[in-house]
Amino acid sequence: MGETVKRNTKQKSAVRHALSEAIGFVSAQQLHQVLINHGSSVGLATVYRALNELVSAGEADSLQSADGEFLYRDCGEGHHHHLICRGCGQTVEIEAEKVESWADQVAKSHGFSSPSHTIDIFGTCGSCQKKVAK
Amino acid sequence: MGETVKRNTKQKSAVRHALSEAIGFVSAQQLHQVLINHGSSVGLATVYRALNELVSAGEADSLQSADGEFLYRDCGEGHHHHLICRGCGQTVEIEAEKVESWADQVAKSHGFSSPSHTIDIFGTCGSCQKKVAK
DNA sequence: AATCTTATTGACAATCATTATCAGTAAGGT
DNA sequence: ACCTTACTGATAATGATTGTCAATAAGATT
Repeated sequence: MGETVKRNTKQKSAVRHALSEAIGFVSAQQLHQVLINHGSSVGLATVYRALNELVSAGEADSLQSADGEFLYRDCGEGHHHHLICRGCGQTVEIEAEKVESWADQVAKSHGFSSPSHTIDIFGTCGSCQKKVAK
Repeated sequence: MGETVKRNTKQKSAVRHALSEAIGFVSAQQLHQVLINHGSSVGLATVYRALNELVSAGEADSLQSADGEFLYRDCGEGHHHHLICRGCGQTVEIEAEKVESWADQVAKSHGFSSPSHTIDIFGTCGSCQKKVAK
């Protein structure tokens, strides 16, 4: 049925590239700013569209920040999770095979199909702990 | 320093009660509707305030739906996680002691303090699988 | 290289959940 | 009964995300 052929555009590559250069998670708005500052003139809506495409293509990760904003991250290889600093946003990639399979197990044992999950750990990193201590 | 004394009001109890009667997760907006329909005249802003208070007091759980909306749930006893149906929203409570300690371990081993986490499993429940199959 | 089809873009409007504002109300201590 | 001030409600403001639609440009075809 509705098989629409995807096209490669300058805008998509620009977003893809900007995302790959970003450190840690970035919001669509931030990414848009970066692109604008670098001379590009991509529209904000386009950045959103490109990011959602990347996510459904498995080329990017997305998660929601504590205040409900969607954040994106480049993600070439397999599925993984993150340890995120509440202070500075620094992120550490985490392997969680056991937890992965645990999640799938739980879903199946309750008769739920096509399981997916949200597993993120938040904390305060070393340098931010020092800052807080004035 | 700024120790503000909390007061018990009709509105807060109303929200607390409505939340305790709700099945599964509810949004602040839904809860507000329920209260209105039952004759109460609580303001929407007050529902938000009450819910956030309940969460920080540990009396309620909160999580974000896939589209970024905040959902709340009554939660008297300890910390736990949820298996949520993408179709009908039905939720199953999950014990996850091992995963809990795993998360804390990971955080500590990376020098992160006061760890918290987000662990939710999404899937399609039995009855919703039938519906999809037309 | 010229042409055609239609996916994609960009500018802006529209949504919609959540938060801020602020004058009026009511806990709860005295 | 009286004060202090936390709390409320109505509404405006915010801000991220999505919808709209005419104009543009991939990329296949000639």
